[in-house]
Amino acid sequence: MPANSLEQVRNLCMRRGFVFPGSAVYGGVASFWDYGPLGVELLNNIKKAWWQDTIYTRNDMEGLDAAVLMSRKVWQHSGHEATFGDVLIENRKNNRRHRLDHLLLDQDPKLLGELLERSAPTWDPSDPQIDNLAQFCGSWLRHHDGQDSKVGFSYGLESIQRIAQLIKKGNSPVTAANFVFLLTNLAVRKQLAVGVLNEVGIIDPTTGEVGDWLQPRRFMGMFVTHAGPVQADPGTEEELASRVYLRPETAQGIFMNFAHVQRAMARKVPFGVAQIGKAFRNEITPGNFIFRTREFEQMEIEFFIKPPQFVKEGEKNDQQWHEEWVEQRFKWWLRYATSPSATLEERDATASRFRARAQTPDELAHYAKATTDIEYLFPGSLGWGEIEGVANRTDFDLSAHSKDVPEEDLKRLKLEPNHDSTEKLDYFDPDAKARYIPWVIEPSAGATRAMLTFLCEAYHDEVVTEPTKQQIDQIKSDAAMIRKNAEKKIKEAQKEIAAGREAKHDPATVEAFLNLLDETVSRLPESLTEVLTALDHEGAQNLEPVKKFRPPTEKLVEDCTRTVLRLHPALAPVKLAVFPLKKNKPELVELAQAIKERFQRHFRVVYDDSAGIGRLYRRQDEIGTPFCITVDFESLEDGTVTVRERDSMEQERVKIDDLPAYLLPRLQGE
RNA sequence: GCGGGCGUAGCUCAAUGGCUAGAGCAUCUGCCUUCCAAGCAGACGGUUGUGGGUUCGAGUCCCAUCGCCCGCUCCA
Repeated sequence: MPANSLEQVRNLCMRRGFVFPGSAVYGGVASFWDYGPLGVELLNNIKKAWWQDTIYTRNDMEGLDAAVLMSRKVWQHSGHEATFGDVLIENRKNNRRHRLDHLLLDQDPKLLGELLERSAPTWDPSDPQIDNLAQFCGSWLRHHDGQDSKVGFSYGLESIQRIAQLIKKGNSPVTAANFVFLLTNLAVRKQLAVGVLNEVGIIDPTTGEVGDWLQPRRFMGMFVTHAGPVQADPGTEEELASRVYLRPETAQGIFMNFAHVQRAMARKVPFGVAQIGKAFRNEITPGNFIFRTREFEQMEIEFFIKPPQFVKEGEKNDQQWHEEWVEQRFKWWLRYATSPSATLEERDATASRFRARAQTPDELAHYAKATTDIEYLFPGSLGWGEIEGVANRTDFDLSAHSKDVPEEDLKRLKLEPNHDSTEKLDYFDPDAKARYIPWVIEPSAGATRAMLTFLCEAYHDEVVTEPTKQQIDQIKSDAAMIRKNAEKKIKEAQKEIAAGREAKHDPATVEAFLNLLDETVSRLPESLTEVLTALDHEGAQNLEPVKKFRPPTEKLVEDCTRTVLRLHPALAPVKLAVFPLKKNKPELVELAQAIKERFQRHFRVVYDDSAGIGRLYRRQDEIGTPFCITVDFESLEDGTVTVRERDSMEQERVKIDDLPAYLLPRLQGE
């Protein structure tokens, strides 16, 4: 059985050097994780497997590694700047979030004037944004009234009040959009009090009623930085001129290079470009270990295909390409989630934890016609989580970045003409004898999520030494004692509740715990580890006998079980471990080290002699090392060693000279 | 960001507001012909997440802050 909680995997990762909390020396920083010695091996192996499977073993793919930082225009035209940088406001009545600017534009303009008028007295004059607003108001007034610039530019509530009055009269000197922009900015700087916002009665368009609004906040999905060492004030022209974003997806780097790759490699559509790289998103709610982080790694393919109108009979259209990619990618996940030693039942069980799910129309991103998510059933409360999205992005992106796109296409894609672009990202199809902007299918996987997926699926706590009858009886009698005590507590709690007082225990959860405990205890010995997890049930909290019962059970579980990562050998961070049976015999040590050195150029192999042989095996099991080699006294005589396989724990005597032929196919998962 | 829980050695956990904060495991150093945890001896390891406060005295009580976990949001 794979991991039954993320906590187990998290623990193993931190203990054995897969993942460490970022900036730990300074107390850590949320959502950033460092990949340790084994983590980087695992992650590299995942990326290598993906790269080989998507590029080397196909005839229609090329690789790319584009810069993380790109022109800000990329993100303006891709639509990310608009959709990733919203000021949102939440309605407490129905917990719905709205973009503040959209919400304000929906309101009666008179209400905006009132909002301005009422909130003005609460402003902090030292905030530069207020000064900014005053200046804008001044210049607008000057425009409107033809007043002398001197008056208008000076800071003062008068000009703002006057603007507010004009707006209320329906005689606004500014466009609603300009005004909303300023209000939005004020709101972000907490200069638009929630009280005032609620006083004027902002209407929630979803209900048509006045909402109960929380303080608006900016949710900037993209990380902002600046190309150039000069720092400028946020929002100023100078700042905007040097502003660049850390990419929220690697895909745009591929779109930027579509024509380069096509020309340089003389490719004909259909062909694809693959890229692995870091991406950054200022997630509203990061969490669940490395599942949702603000810095993560993507493995993305943009597969360029003919637009539907050029598809000939017998050729795949966009839907068919989409389906094929979903199928290809789904197979890939199953392949690496399964250990070659898995039984048919185990393979079925693994397959049942993966699914492909078509997104509903309201889930779709702004660029997608259709998206199928590949999801994995993560342990515990995380549940089904997306590990890859296969999207049909049509010609949205290439058109968005192209100049001179025909009007009807812009209309279809809901795009504005691009006057910044210097190129049209189209392609002359010699076969169709036509020039077109290709469509694209995008299988986009999370590399760091893949790591978590494979770890969860590979994690196994196995009972390897059966506990004695005496030990099992002990557990049974302890469990009976727990039940006796807990039932007493339940009765007490029921009395308290009947008397209208607060009870220490919730009878229903305690009862649930007892049932779980009984059920697991009844299936001993194979349910040994489950008995231990049952003790973590919330109904087990504050029960004295549980506290007593826990340590000996923990000890027993530790003694009788091994933790093994049944990783696909291609992914295993360490492929081979070599031990001398006795570390105080120099001949054994020397031979073992020589074997280690023989393989170390080809894959990651470790030498270890710092514990007894049993412990050395368990250490390697825990990190998923597929094979261990032990050098013993016999080895010195006949040149054979013991090869021990991880999953079956079976041992085979192999000649040292035959090791490469023995190991290589097995390490490839054959 | 809001609500709930947690934070003591590398890990798992002890310590009625009261002596120099303990134990097991792990790690390291010796000794040992032990192939699936556990042989023996010794050593290392802590400003109790951080910063304030209450107190004669704080790991323990209060406040703030940071981090993690669980819910609400999402999408690789």
